[in-house]
Amino acid sequence: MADKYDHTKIENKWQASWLKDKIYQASENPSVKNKKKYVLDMFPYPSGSSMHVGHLEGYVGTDILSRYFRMKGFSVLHPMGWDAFGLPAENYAIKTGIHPDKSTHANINVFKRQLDISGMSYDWSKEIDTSSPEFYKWTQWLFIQLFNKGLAYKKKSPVNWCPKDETVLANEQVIDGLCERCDTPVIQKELDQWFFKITDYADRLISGLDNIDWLDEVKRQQINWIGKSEGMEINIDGIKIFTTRPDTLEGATFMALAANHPWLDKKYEFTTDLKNKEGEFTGKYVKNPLNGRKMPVWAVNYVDMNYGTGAIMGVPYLDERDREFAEKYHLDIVEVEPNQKLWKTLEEKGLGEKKTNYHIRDWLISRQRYWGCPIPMVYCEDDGWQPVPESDLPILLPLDVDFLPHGESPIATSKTFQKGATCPKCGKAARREVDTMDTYVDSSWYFMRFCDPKNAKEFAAKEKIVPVDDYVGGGHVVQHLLFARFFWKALYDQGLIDKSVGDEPFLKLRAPGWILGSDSRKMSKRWGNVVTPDDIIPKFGADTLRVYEMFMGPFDVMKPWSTTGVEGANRFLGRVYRLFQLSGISSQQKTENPNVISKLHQTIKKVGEDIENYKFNTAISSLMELVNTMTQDASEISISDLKILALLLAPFAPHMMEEVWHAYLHMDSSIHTASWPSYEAKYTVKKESTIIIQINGKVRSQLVIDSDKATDQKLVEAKAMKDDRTVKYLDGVKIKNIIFVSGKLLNFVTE
RNA sequence: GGCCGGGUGGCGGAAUGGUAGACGCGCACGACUCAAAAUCGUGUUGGGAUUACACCCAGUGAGAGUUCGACUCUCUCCCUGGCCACCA
Repeated sequence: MADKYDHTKIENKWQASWLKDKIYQASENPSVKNKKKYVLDMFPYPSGSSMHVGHLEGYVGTDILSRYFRMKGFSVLHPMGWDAFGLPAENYAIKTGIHPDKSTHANINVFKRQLDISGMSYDWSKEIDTSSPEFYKWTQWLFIQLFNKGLAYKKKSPVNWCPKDETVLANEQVIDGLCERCDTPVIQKELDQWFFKITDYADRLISGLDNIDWLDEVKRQQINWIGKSEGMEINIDGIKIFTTRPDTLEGATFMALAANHPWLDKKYEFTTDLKNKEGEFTGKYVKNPLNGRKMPVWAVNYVDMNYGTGAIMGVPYLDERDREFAEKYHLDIVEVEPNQKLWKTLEEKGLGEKKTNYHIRDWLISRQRYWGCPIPMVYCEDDGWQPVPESDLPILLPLDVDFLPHGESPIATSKTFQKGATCPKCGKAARREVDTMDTYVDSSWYFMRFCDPKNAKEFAAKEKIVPVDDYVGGGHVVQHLLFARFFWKALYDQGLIDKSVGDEPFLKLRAPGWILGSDSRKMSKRWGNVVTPDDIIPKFGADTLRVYEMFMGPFDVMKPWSTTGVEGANRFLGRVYRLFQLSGISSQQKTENPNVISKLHQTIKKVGEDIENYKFNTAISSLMELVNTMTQDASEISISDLKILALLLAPFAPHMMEEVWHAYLHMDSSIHTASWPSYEAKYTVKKESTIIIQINGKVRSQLVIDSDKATDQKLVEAKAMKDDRTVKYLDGVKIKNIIFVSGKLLNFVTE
């Protein structure tokens, strides 16, 4: 009786061996430069709750892709790192007193261990950690580059303020007027804040999407977020409005102004419940420039001061929102038809001018928080805000701080942070910025650092920075993608990125679908349906987990976890292992069975194509078919064909294939450094073809003919006419037409 | 309200104009076993028909259309998921 496969022992053995032999380190050899692949996962935030199997799905996908590309001879850059700054670690520190640096690194160790036991082929020599001074030195340096080009600026601005977290929130972090994290109602507060001028890039962030391989859905989200709309600014009796429909001006019967519009004499207070339109008549009227109609001016809750001019014309006949408002307050509704000529007329009369508005705002990056990258600026009474000299970088995050929120950055409580701060221009004492940067800044350039992670002189050498070929991560990360694309474009424009690599950072983007609990609910502690790699690997092994996750269904769709499904994947690998054990005993020189040979070549073709297209589920099912075919005649299978099977399975089940590669196929070097097998087209076609015979589109019979004859219509027709089952249907009817699909199908159309 | 998906056996899914249900799960029966587990084999869309096989009909949310032929393309409708949202 052959040995049973001891997954724990074998997986540990090979993981140690791979690490020792450094087989996953990307080649630095410049001769392979034109054959490189950069395969990247969105790096994780190392949260306190460990990874679950859902997080792993994308990582397994990119790991398979990386292993496949390596075997195809590419120099593969496949690194991993940590988006280590962030609010949860700081909140945890407030609660427990444990320093964020300590808890974050404990979490990183958990994540890293989980990735390692899953058999990931990361090149850990390139690991990065955004909270390390070696990394954030360059985050600060990049901030200064943006500042020097006028792309970073400070301004007083009303910001969303969460009274509980005592911090500023980005627009995106406010959900229905509540703080994204703690559901506290958000209030407005005036603060001096740093912004990045992403609006300068709004148009290019749209047009750049044309040239990259992303799902349309994700592109659409980017476009919606930027929210470009072309319209007209019209001066109505002293009030400037923005509209995309100047052609409906004749139907305007009232004016609607944001509650805090400067034209208003007083501030109006309305409910923030936007489902309920609210307004108040100001007592004043303006004249419709087109027809002289007297239009009452209302202050309303459904117009936003931050968009357009903060004022609109109310056209209740044609706009649903205006209609709703007009009906509530009994305002006039007049029937009009849109008049496209008005675009021109208004412009000619000097009443309006064409204008493009964007929904996207400049990116507010200041955070009154501790656990983030310090902003490398000092304020001088005489010279204003100045960047610190490059030689002073990094500005270290001080350790002597009080974490408890006091309405300003905890860094302000440090006794050491301000020491020796001087103005680089005049040398006088200056005050350091105590805010930190939004963590999205870190993740906007980390993928560049991976190209040259140890560089102590530059953020990354220009000649080493390349765009990501395959980027995989959550599809709902609109902002991260926008911010990262903005960074890349800005640095590209400054000549910090080589022109030849283009101005888009992520050439291909794919998002894994959620893995739901076995109850079809989102995995969460609340439902008790969370499955982690630590639940599965000790029992079934990493290879089983990997094969199952990839086999569950299409990569990009939601799918529920199934314990029996895991067992099925485990059974499949058991059959594979026994096949190698069995065949290892009776070694054939050459596989003779033509069915096996053609199946083998078809599978080589299909698995390669499927991997490149992220169709891992069908790649595995075709491998299952191959294994089933081979198992039927296991004693006839040659060693060289078994090697091919091992190579095809190696990206999916790297440990078991490494084991059989050595133990049963007697190879010396790692299977993961071997070459991907090639197929011969002549073997992928079967010797015999099955021709479907249809009568009026209904399948009535089938013929098995030598493939080289199956393309001959006359011959196929003649054979079909003699076929008993066909004859039965053609007896006594007139054939009107015959459709022939070469090598596949013959359809008799009768009257 | 806007944008984007999805609807196929008991279940996850396969098939992007040419034999619907590959592959896997589950289930049933059989082999091995004292027995069980593991493993192997057979069957498994529904209905009809047959001692049995061959066979026949229906069938991919509903309805229409295009086509020799539609899960696949077009239109209408129903259901369902996601993202954004008073964007003027």
